[in-house]
Order: sequence, then structure tokens, then C-alpha cells
Amino acid sequence: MIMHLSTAEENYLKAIFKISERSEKSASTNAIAKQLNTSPASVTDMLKRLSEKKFINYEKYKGVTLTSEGSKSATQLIRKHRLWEVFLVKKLRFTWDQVHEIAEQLEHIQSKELIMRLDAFLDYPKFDPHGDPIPNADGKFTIRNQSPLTDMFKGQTGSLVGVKEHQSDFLQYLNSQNIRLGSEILILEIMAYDKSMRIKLDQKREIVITNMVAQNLLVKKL
Amino acid sequence: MIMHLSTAEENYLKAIFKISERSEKSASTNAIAKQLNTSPASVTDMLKRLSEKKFINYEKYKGVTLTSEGSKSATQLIRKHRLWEVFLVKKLRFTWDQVHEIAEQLEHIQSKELIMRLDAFLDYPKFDPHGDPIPNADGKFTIRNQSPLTDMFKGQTGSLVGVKEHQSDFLQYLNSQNIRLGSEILILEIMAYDKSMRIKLDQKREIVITNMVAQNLLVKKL
DNA sequence: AACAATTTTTAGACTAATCTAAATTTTAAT
DNA sequence: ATTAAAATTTAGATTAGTCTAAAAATTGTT
Ligand SMILES: [Mn+2]
Ligand SMILES: [Mn+2]
Ligand SMILES: [Mn+2]
Ligand SMILES: [Mn+2]
Repeated sequence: MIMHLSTAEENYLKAIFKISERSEKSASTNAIAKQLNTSPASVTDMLKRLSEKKFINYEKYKGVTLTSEGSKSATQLIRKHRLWEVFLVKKLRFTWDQVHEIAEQLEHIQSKELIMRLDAFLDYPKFDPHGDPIPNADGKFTIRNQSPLTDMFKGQTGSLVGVKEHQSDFLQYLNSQNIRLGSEILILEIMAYDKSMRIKLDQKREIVITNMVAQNLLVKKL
Repeated sequence: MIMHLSTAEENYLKAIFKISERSEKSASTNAIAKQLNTSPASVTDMLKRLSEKKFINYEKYKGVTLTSEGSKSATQLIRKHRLWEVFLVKKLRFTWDQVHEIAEQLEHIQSKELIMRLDAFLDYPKFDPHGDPIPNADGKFTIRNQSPLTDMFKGQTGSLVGVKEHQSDFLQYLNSQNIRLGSEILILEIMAYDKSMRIKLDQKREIVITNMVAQNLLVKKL
């Protein structure tokens, strides 16, 4: 029943999970290749193996979906990744732009007990340092209402609950502007021309952000 | 200059280091194979590769020694292993018999920064949960005077500072007898026949231990 | 010094994971 | 409905790490 997955296999399942998450429909070979920075030929190869092992539903040329077994594995991997990120930020005082790479390695450590204890040690966090929900031991994600800042209008206020983009240069940009999870954002003005926004941050500083930045900020309306 | 090592390569270097540590002379192919639970043929293969990369001094049929580069890598790996063991015991409340396997995986996580911060988080521990010294960032081990309990005589008292054997069944046996690091051991009697010992533990309980157990207990004379 | 036992290396094969280039299938557009 | 473009799969090769069986070298013992 308990089937061992290699690091590579785990990464493929996670990639498929993430693609399915954002597009609803089945994941294509090319999309997976792009996500994993690998060649489509390698993906096809791996899809055959994962299908053989019943982690995915795969038919040639038709794309893939995760089986419930595959979905469970992917969710556990995400759980581990995000818990480790919390550990790195909360306990080791890394910043949110420094943790992803390290968590990419830590997520593959195999020990149920370790994760149980880590979770307890961190006080059962519900969200990671980027505001992403951490599935619980049963794989259940906390749902939260949130929307990209671009969905809000002039005069409205939101609290930053997450970021869509996780690239460290983006996160470092946010650091430089003192924009962090929990920051209060009041939209003062939206430029008609380029949709850039003038905002008031934490009832203090006024700054201008581009539409591209605003698209990547997830807020809860206040 | 900075050469990347795979998990397998790191494990070979650590094995060679440990063999050299206990026998002084160069490590033989068979000894490495035994340590890593692999075949001698695989070892020869890997020795060629590690020699090529200048981590070991290797001549066919002559056994191997680590170069200074190899020694440095092995020491860093041991440092990581032992720091993670401290983390698991001190922070996650694992017992000393549960941590080795997990640390075997954690030691391969690649991030200098992570280890620096972990070391600080743990308050720069000098010894791991089994009493083994943790090399500092420069690779320097703390030396301590210690001897196997079998080197001591009737009437002498020692404090347990380490164990030679790390198998979990041995550690669990010690747990069951309430023998732990720091325990005070007074030798009451040594049987001439089988060299088993009657000892007084922590000025409380009297127990009998076999010579095999005594050989694996490292004590500091009091 | 010869030979038997042991150790080590080589030969040849296998698996997982990857690649490039070529062939095939699907999809989209005329 | 053809045909061009894009996506996907296959073919064939490569690398790391492993294995078993056989050959070669070393070591130990008469
Ligand atoms: Mn991440
Ligand atoms: Mn994250
Ligand atoms: Mn250990
Ligand atoms: Mn240890």
C-alpha cells in the first residue's frame, strides 16, 4: 500500500498539483516541463512511470490529472514545504525571500513523525510566510476570502494576506517598500493610463505601485 | 573551486572519515563497503570518481585516505548531522534512539546559511545527543578525556559522557535502565568470570550490566 | 618460495532520470 | 477538408549509482 516516491517523482506530483490548482483542467506535458524546467520528453517518460504506479491518470496526448493517491502525496509535500518555511522564518529568522530554495530540499525529508512534531513545535500554523495555506495532517486547506489588489477600487482598504509571485526579487522589492503580510493598503488613486496605483501603506507612507505588482498582491477587503 | 558533491559522494566521504577515525590507517574497500552496506565493486567505482575529483588519495589495491578537501567535506557533513540531532532532541523532543535515521537525511541539505543559523538557534552546542563532539564551523572538534567503562576499576566513579554504539536497540536498552548522558556510575563489583559489572547508578539503583554494554559506555572519571 | 585464501578490481548489466532529434498526433486556420 | 503549426511521444544516447560474477592482485601460511 505504502509506495515509496523518489524526490523527482514527488516534484512531478507537486508540479501537476500546482498546475491543476491554477487552471482547473488537466495538466499538459508542456506545462509540466515548463514548471519543472525540464524537457517535454523527460516529462512523458515520468508520466508513464507515475501512471504505472497509479499516482496519475494518464492517456497519451490527453494530459494528466492526479489520482486521489497522487493528490494526497502532493498535498503532503506542500504541507512539508510550507511548514519548513515557517520554521525557517519564525525560528531561524530568515526573511520570506530566502526560504523557498531551502524548503525545496527540506520538503523531501521522509518522516511522518518529524512533520507531526515540527507542526506542534510551530504551534500548528495555518499559513506560511508568503500567506499560502498549510494543509493540515489530513490534507485539508484553510480557505480564506482574498482577492488580487487589482480587483479593488479607489477608496477601498485591504490587508495583505498573500502574494501570488514568490520570486525573491519580487519579495525583496516588497521588503524595500515595507510591504509585508498584514500591511494595510488604502487605494488613493488608480491611473487610467497604465493602471498603476497610488496607495497609502499602513496609514503612513504614500507610494506608487505598478499594475504588475498589484496583480501579485492578495488582500482581504477591510 | 567549490565542487558539488552528491548525497552518495558525501556518504562515502563520511564513511571513509569514520573508518580512518577508528583505525588510523587507510580505509580498505571492504571496510567502506561494510560501513555503507554496499558491494565492494560499487566502492571501487566510487573511489575512482572521488579520486578524480581530488577528495581522496587512492591507488589501486592500496586503500584510501581523505585529502584535506575530502576531510573538510566529511567534517562539515558530520557537523550538520550532529547539529540536526541536537535540534531533533532539544527542540522537537525526540529521544536519542530516534534521531539518527532522520539526521542521515537532514545532513545532506545544502545551505551554509541554514547551518550557521541552526547552530546559533541551538546555542552553539559542543556535543550531540549521543555525546559525540560537534565540529565548529572551522571543522575543529572539542576534545574531552573519556574512556570506556571497561577501563575503570572497582570502587571508581565515572560520569557518562558518550556511547560508542548508536544502534537504537542499544540506546533503548539504556533508556530502560535509566542510563543517560550525565549519569553517575560507581563500580561496585566486576565479575572475574564474564567481566560483567554490578554498578550503582546515580547514587540510587544497583544494576548489573554485561561487559558488552560496559565497552560501549564512555565515561569521564570523577 | 609456492600456493591457498582473501581482497580488490574489472566486465558487463541494470535502473532512474535526464537530454536532443525525429516521428507522430492533435489543434487551429485557411 | 486540407494543411500548417504546435504539442506530444518515441528513439536513441548519456550519466550516476548500483549489482553479480569473474579475473587479477595481495596477503598469509605452510
Ligand atoms: Mn516556497
Ligand atoms: Mn511559501
Ligand atoms: Mn547519528
Ligand atoms: Mn549522534
